[in-house]
Amino acid sequence: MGRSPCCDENGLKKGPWTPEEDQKLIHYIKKHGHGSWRALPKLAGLNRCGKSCRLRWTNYLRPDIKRGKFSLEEEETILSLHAILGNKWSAIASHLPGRTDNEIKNFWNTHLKKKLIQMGFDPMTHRPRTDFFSTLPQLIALANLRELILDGRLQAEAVQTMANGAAAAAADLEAMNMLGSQMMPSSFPPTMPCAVLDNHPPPANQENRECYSMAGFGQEEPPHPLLLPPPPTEVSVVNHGDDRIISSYNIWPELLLDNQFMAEFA
DNA sequence: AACATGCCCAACCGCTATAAT
DNA sequence: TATTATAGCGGTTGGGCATGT
Repeated sequence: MGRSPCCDENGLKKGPWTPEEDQKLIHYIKKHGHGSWRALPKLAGLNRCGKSCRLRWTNYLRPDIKRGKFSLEEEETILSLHAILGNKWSAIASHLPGRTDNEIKNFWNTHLKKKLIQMGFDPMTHRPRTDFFSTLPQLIALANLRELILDGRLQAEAVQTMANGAAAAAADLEAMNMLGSQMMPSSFPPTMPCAVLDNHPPPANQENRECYSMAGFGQEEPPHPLLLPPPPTEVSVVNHGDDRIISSYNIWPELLLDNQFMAEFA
């Protein structure tokens, strides 16, 4: 295998294109077509490598490029296609007339990815982030602890001992959060963990989630993530003694309400 | 006003697939 | 079949700009 990088040649310009260079490139391609990109720069009077010319043309100068903000429809299309195709930017771009793969990739990395993360979705799988599962038993234990305390079934000393344990568990959870867990600490005011969940809708339709990542073209339309399950619910773990928040987390409410799911982790 | 920080996006880099020899 | 040339793709970078302190 041997292909020397096309830009290794000395003296070839790199970096931003000037309007004069753009004009030369446009003029040449309109008159002759691009032909061999390797040969084009010399023929067009440009001190650039062919690859640089090709990128400039396909990503910026092509007459059919659509510029400006992405519409809601385009955003939904990108999200749906990404759920199916992954980071196949050129494939996604082929479904968005006038948009380049580079533009879509940038839009994804700067907007859509963040939006999904903020909503608690894994941007690659488009599903609720699953690293939450590994810490669920601890959360359940903390919630049960709270209920026992409120029911008055625990003695004062035991409460203190267990509260210390809960604080340690919470610290572990927080450490995991720092590593990218979906359970993000927040400064939510003091709250009862289970009471928070009572205000939330029933579990989301699991089929919707399945079809979101599995659906193919021409089949059932994948739902827009914004229409998918409610965002994580903020849950605070509170020290019974002084109502001090040990830690707060954003978690998926429907998971805590799903008996079958809970049974698996109990 | 000056500096720091974060965001955006055009452009580059390095790789793979494919065509040509 | 092996080697080389080219096009195309996805990941990453860095400079300009906006915003915050």
